[in-house]
Amino acid sequence: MSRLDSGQIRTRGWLRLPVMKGNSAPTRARGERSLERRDQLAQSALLTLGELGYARTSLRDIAANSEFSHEVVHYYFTDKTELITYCVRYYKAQCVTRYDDLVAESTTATEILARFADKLVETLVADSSMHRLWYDLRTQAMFEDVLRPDVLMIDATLEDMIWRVLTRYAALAARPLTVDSATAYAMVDGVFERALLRHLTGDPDAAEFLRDRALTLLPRLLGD
Amino acid sequence: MSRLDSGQIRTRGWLRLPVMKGNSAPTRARGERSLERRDQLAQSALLTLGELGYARTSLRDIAANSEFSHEVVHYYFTDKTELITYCVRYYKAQCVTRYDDLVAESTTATEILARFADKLVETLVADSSMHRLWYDLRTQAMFEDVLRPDVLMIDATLEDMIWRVLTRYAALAARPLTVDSATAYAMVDGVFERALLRHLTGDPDAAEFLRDRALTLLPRLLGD
DNA sequence: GTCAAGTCTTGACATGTGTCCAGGCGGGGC
DNA sequence: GCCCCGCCTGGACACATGTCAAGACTTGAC
Repeated sequence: MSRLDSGQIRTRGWLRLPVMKGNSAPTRARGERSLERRDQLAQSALLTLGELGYARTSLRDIAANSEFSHEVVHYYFTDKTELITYCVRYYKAQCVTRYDDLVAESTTATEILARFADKLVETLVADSSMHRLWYDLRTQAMFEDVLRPDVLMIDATLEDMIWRVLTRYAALAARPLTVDSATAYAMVDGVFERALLRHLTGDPDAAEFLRDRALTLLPRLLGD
Repeated sequence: MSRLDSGQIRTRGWLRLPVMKGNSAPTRARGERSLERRDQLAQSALLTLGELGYARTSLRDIAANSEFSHEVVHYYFTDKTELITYCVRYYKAQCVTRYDDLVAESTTATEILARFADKLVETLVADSSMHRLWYDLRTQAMFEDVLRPDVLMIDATLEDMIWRVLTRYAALAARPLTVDSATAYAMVDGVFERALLRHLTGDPDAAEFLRDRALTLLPRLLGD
């Protein structure tokens, strides 16, 4: 919308043409300079996507929030969908290890439970734009076939991520888990999604709501 | 710049103007013919929205799937957003009583549980387009303020709908509920959303997955 | 029949979007 | 020196979309 471009620095990066040959690699990574640029573009694209949402974000919006012109995006990505899927994968790499530290470091059941709840609340507030983008993409995958493979893969990865927390929690509590991985993830994710919606509407209690629900939900997943 | 700089009263004589008077009704329903047309347009608009998704659906798409030209939509709705919100409300009225019959008719805990699971599976398959549209709208409400009031209202109504099922189930089982309404809805909804995604990707096990999860989840929400 | 209000259609305009094209800058090999 | 080539820019085209304008058809009251 507005042209709030900060400093229009000129930098470089183009990498398109050599598609006719080879082909198994959609865009040939010429130098590692190019890969770096792709990540750089993906980074700022994710910020824009998190603000505007998947459908309302144009390539010009993405370029405007970066330091490049709108055609650089076409230099590094053959297509808009290729950019999106690249961004999605880039996003996954960032968020998927979010709870690994607390899984590795916690030594009691109550500790891992508390730290998990804390981390949930922290990321709810700090990364709310990224989270709503994820829910946006996952929902769009219900309509667009191209998004499905990546979304399903990420969803499975997130399920594993939650499952690692839960199995560690159960082990520390010396009690068995009574739900399977898919159901547990669906429940935790449902609670998180609802808390996110409330948080984004300005509800100041959303964070504490999420913490309370996490603290009461997890013990309920354990057996006798 | 454009020609609608200032002032420029719109001199349309139709459903539009009467804002100066009364006001609480945004568009004056001239005859009941008008209301009927609005519902008719909302009906076909919902079908199109369910196919294409909220963002990819244009007014021309909606009109093309109806028997009218694309400008009729502007005759009956001042705005695209007014059409959308009207459709959302129209949608709510259709789906919100989905489980009322089985709540009223079931006489045992196992019966209401089984019938609820059956109904979940049935609507998952039969109304999958409407469900993904709902999730789409709810996610878009995280980005667009205009959608929030309606989405939050519908979400609360759906929460009540689930809560009626659960309280009746608990009463028939003569056991107490151990979760609050918001958490129960978030969990059930999370499971349903995940099953919907799987169903839409062509997973033939999605329906049975949903049934199993419902049958094991609900008893878990009851106390001793 | 006449007329006016309601209803609907055809056509157009301004804007935004994805994509393509022609060219400019700068460095490295000859 | 020079030329080639990877990087990047600005402008342009083709199309879609929301909105607007003006006219045509319908209907009912007089």
